[in-house]
Amino acid sequence: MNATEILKLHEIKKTPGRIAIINALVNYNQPLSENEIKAEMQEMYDRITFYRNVQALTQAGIIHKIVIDNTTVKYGINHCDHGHQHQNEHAHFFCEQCHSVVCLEEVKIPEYNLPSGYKCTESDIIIKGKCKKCNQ
Amino acid sequence: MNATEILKLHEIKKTPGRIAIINALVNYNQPLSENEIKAEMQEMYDRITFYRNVQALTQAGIIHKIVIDNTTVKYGINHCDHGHQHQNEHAHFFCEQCHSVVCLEEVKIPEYNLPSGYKCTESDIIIKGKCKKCNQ
DNA sequence: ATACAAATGAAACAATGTTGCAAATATAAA
DNA sequence: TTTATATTTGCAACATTGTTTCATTTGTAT
Repeated sequence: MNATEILKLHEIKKTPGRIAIINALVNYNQPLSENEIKAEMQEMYDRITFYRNVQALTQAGIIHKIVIDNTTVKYGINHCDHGHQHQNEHAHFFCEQCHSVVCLEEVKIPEYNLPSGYKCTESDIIIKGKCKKCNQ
Repeated sequence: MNATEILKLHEIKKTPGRIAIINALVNYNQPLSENEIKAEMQEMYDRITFYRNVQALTQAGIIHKIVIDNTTVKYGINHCDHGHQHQNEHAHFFCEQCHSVVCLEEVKIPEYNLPSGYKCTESDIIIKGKCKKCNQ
């Protein structure tokens, strides 16, 4: 499924900026940072538009934001893309050497045993270490 | 154990700024943001010094940084404070209503089953929802 | 082709965090 | 208690990340 089809499926407007973001994520096949996406977009990149498109794509359920720490954010494409908001909840891996991020689809977010009175609506797992490539 | 004793135990210099940060965290008995600590420190607060003291206290193993998302950071005091770097690994809870953070000492960080080739050095769990007080 | 809502891009702002450097201070030793 | 020295402080300046307002442009359904 290409960018145009993804945008149509999720009923948001097809614009060059959105297509470029989706294409970057699909082509690299892994979550990317703003700067990595910017590099792909070249002169078409505009910071304000980028942030707004990231919001729009996130709301539409096309991408998800991955916060590694307060200064590192990546964006990943959603694979379970039939329908909206279907966050297929998984852990994320961050390589401290090459700074790549991998969606660990097989590492699901568990139900935690919270102290009584606490209600969970969402949870995030960030696993940091050395990725496959960097371990070779 | 008071701030002076904590600083001496961890062998870093006793300064008014460090004492104030430790006292704020101990008195509130929960992780606080920069602004919450700033409010406690009043006119003694200086941004640059604050950031440097946070670094020093973190390195000394006295406090730990809790990144809720890219715009929300809290600092919590370490309870297992005999010795350095003894990060007692636990999950953190963030209340989306009152924005308080709770160290869930009883929710331990598990060993994850990573794909072969991946090595983990550290992992973070942030659980978001509604805390005990806000659920009443 | 056109109408209208939505998206864009510029300027300006806000929050968070860092670095270099001179002055001030904490602490150990005399 | 005084002194010596390494550490810490606070200022100025900067870097990065993200948001808001508003006029202009563009996407898309009719």
